[in-house]
Amino acid sequence: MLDPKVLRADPAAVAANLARRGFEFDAARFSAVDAERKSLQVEVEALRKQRNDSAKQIGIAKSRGDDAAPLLAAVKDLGESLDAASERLDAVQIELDDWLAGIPNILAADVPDGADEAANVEIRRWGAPRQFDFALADHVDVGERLGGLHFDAAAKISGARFAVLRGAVARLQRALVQFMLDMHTGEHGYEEVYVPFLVEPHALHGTGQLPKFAADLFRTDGDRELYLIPTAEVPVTNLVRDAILSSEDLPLRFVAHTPCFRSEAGSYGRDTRGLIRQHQFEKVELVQIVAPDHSSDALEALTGHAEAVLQRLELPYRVVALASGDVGFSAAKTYDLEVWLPGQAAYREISSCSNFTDFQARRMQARYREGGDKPALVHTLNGSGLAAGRTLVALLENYQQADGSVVIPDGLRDYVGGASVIRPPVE
RNA sequence: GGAGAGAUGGCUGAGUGGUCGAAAGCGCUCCCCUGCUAAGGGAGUAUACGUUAAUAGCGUAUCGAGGGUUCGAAUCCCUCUCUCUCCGCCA
Repeated sequence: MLDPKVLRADPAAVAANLARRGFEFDAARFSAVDAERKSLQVEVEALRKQRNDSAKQIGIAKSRGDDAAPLLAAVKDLGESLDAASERLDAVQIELDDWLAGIPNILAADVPDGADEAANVEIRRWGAPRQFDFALADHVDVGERLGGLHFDAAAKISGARFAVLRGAVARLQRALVQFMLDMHTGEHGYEEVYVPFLVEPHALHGTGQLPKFAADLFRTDGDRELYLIPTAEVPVTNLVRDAILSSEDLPLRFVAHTPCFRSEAGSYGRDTRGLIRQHQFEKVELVQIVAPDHSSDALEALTGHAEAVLQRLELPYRVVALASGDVGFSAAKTYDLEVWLPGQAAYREISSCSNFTDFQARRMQARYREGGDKPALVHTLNGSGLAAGRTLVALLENYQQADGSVVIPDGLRDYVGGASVIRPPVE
């Protein structure tokens, strides 16, 4: 949610910024609706004051034993006009709120212009793609040869876009999760949290998935309106909902491992092979709650924390700054980490790190207080550190050997019982 | 799943229809006093929105949430949520 004060102060500037996303903000309509809201609010408050004053007079009269009848007669019709006015105010307020809830965040000044991901700007690369002297396989073939990846089994149980992992491959994914959690808690100063995987709509509204993106979510079918989390961002960021933190508590750094559930509506036909795009996947998520003037630096740091995982795993990757048309609804700025996948001969997204400035904080009413100052909104950030399923894909592809085995990178061996390689079962 | 109790400001806790945004205590801030990390005295101490140059005044709203009754609701009625206790069940 954008700051209504900013919208009022300079609607044209907001419109210009949002136009970079390809979002059309009707500044004139905003000014008109907001002006209507204002005049109705003034009217309602004046009527309420009149009513309050009268009620007070009646109370005083009655306590003195005076006749209150004339006073009562005087306010006879007040209720009706007040009801009518508040009804109109409520309607306008709801119209305004619904509209504001669907407006994306203001982009940071340094977000590159461009309509879509083709305009994303590469910031840096790390590592060099390995040269293979044999016919390389993609992660599906590598995983199936290892006996660790079963899409047919998953289809029998749950249909398309699910996977069953077995044996050493299942363990490898678990090892990746532990490894990432240990890095972030031990080296990067994050506190591990365990959170619900089912959340109520207000939590999704707080982080921006609702009301606009309901189609991307799985909703449970029960008396309670609950959704499967599409990312740990939702429950973890909402930890500070309705809170007034002390500035001494900031920054808060949380890391959580959760499964993520995405309906992938609208992505039929994309990445249908393999683990890249699933309805369910494991992810380690980094979340930071910071003071506003630190969020820009915090995004760089958080991105670095995610990069550190790829570096420790010795996986080549690049960092791209998302173009204005590709930045998500709630974010002001986003870096994607793209890992090299030999099977696709391409860099593919494995982490997305964003600064949401005060956009989510305003929706959640997450604030902090500096000394005796008035409470101010915090800034929120998050990033994958990393998506475990896609990291598994990257390992299988980058570390495959001619004989079908997969080498475990040094940094990960302690997490798989010291194993240095996963081999296919003997026929 | 069954039965009961409760939800008030940073905390404890009064308040069952009328100057209640809310007593008192604690905590916190400032000032005074005090020859020494004590005691005492005084003042202040919620949030949002509107108005405004103003984080000064003034107005409106908020006593778990939503609705209702009333000229007037923290107080009465209805619905919901959450917390606690006991029983049952379960990991």
